[in-house]
Amino acid sequence: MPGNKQKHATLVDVARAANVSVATAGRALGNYGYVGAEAKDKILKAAHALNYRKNLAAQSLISGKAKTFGMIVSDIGIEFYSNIIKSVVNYCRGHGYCVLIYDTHESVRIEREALAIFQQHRVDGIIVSPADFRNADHLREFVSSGGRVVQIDRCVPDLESDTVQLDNRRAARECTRKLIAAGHRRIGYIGELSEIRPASLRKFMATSQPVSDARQPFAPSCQRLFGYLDAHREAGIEVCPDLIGRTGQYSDGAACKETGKVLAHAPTALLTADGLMTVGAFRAIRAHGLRIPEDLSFISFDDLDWLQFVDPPVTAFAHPCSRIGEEAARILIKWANRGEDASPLHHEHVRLAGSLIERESIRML
Amino acid sequence: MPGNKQKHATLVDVARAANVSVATAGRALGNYGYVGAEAKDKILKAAHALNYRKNLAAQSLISGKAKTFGMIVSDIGIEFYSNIIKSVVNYCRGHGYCVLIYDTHESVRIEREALAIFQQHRVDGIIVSPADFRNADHLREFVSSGGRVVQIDRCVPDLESDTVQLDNRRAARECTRKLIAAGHRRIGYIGELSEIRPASLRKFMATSQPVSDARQPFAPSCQRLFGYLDAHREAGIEVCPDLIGRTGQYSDGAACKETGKVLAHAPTALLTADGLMTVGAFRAIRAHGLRIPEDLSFISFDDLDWLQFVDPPVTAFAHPCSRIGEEAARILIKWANRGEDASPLHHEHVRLAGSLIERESIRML
DNA sequence: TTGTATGCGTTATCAC
DNA sequence: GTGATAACGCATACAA
Repeated sequence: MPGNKQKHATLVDVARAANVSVATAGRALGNYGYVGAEAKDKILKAAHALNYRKNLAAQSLISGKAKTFGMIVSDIGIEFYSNIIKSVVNYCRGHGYCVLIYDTHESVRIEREALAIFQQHRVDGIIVSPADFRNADHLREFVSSGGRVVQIDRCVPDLESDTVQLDNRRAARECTRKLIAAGHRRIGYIGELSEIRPASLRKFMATSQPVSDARQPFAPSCQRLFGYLDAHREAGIEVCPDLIGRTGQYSDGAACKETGKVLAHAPTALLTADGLMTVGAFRAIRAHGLRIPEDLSFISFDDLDWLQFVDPPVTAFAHPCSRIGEEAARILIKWANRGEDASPLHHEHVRLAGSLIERESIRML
Repeated sequence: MPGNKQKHATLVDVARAANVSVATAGRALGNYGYVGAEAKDKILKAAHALNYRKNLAAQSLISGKAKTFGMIVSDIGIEFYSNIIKSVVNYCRGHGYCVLIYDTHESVRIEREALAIFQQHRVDGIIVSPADFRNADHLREFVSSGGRVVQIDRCVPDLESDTVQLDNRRAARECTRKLIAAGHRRIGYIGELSEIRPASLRKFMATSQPVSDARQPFAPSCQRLFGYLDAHREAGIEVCPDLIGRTGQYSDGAACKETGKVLAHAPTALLTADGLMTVGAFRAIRAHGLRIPEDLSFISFDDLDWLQFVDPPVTAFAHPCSRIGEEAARILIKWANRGEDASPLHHEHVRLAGSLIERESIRML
């Protein structure tokens, strides 16, 4: 009778079968230390016959390395994140690493729990797109206890971590320029912008400086608003505050409602801050019976799959999702494989360029 | 100087700080055995102060349980899979389990590698959508070494595992009935169908029995073809073999090409076998300048996000993605938490119903 | 109720 | 080159 729990051959079993000591078997199978040729051969054969698999838990206990990274995003089902996850997973696989994944639905509580689990697993680093900028003590604690964090897309500004993200300001500027070049002067913008209180929006617009290469201490939707403002400023166009839609929360429903308000102020073009905003805005445009591009030109910030299928296909700014994932994974792997030479722990801040995919949703005025 | 590697407090540290033995500290923090109230209090305080996190590797070494499942899909970026992953991850989190994820891009070699890694991690079970029906010895080996496998969507028929999938035959029958009820007699079908050699398609069509509740030993695209044939048979309509498009490989490019061929035989309606086929078919329809539903009615098997955004919105059959993920996770967790009473290892075969989302892509003839 | 001792499967440190 | 043996951090049987 085979017993209830799985049996796995151990080094001891292999060593016995090959007539050597555990130490020798370990050296042969772990590729360290000296092993004689014929001994190694015997051991490999025995291991294969017994279907031996090294127990990573035991290895982790000794080495302190789990050969595993943790990853936290707000919604695995969102195209943007699932694409990044895919590239992270594949890059890590190629380098012998696993990835544990959690989905927070924007809940800081769940993010905290996920982090605790990761610490129990002794992961070698984490990739995270934080749920809340103002509530990241758990991330700080993780860092201060020696963990390495790579933030993607969203970045808590005062966290000692690496960051990988699109150059949001430049990208939004490029989109806005495109619309301005087509003759548009009343360009709407729909974004979460929860950091900016509605009352201070005008002040905020005035505050935005033409150039700022410093690390941007803002959410992506705000950074992109900067780019939107930049393009207007350089073209000498004054921005009408009514055209800036602030949803306040990150949902397509809110985006739909806010877009409705903006449409009441007669924009000739619309730029969204990301894919979720695009979904909401699209619903509002439909509901208002507006045609693209005859009645309204449109650029989606985030190239959702379906934008190429609607009629006419919609111009969009494509995130470099694969690059984001690969860069994040690369940083962690480099760190995890560092030697004993204590290099001074330098954090990377990768800014990537995306690309504007021109389709047919912009009308020349 | 803080040293190069992360330091984590251990039970020994906590015990010392709380002035108790390791055993007592372990009992308090592991919630097992007897612990005095004030001792427990001291220990909890000390653990908190030291930011103690139990080392799951050590626990796994003893218990043989990793509190982790493995999951293998062919493409994380596909909406269908990312939705399932999301529900698996969330369900598992609620029950104290982690999920390791791999993406095979349909490569059996990678699937094999992933499985080996999972064995090294001593995962408590795996969820897999196999890359190849005819090449699953690695899965069999996993099972015979005591591992538990839940197959989703695609199922290797002779593998001792649980299965969770849509009732494909019934679902496709429902879609086809809908088209027939609308008056359509020439309904095209686009699927991978790689199991069926083109030469034997006619024979295959004749072979299909009206009723077969047995576990279907075929790929989803074939099972769905059965449903398509069922609906025709019960309506007394003869199927024209030219209307059945077999892509032979799983790619949207192949689907586009094959759809082109089918369109040449003047179907009035089209049913796809899944989301990837839908994408390819849609491109072909565009390329042929056909309008939906005026020139061609359309049902997508798989309710992709964008189908509600195109004009007109497309009728689609929605997979119960969340349910699939939850059922799969439920089965594994139930098994992982089983007691010592060796229940006789019964495999579940869950068949779920999806739902036809009616939109505006079907024209009444 | 608490403490002591032993083992899980590896790797590392020594002698041989 | 190879083989004992002691860790790693936790859980468990058993003694106190």
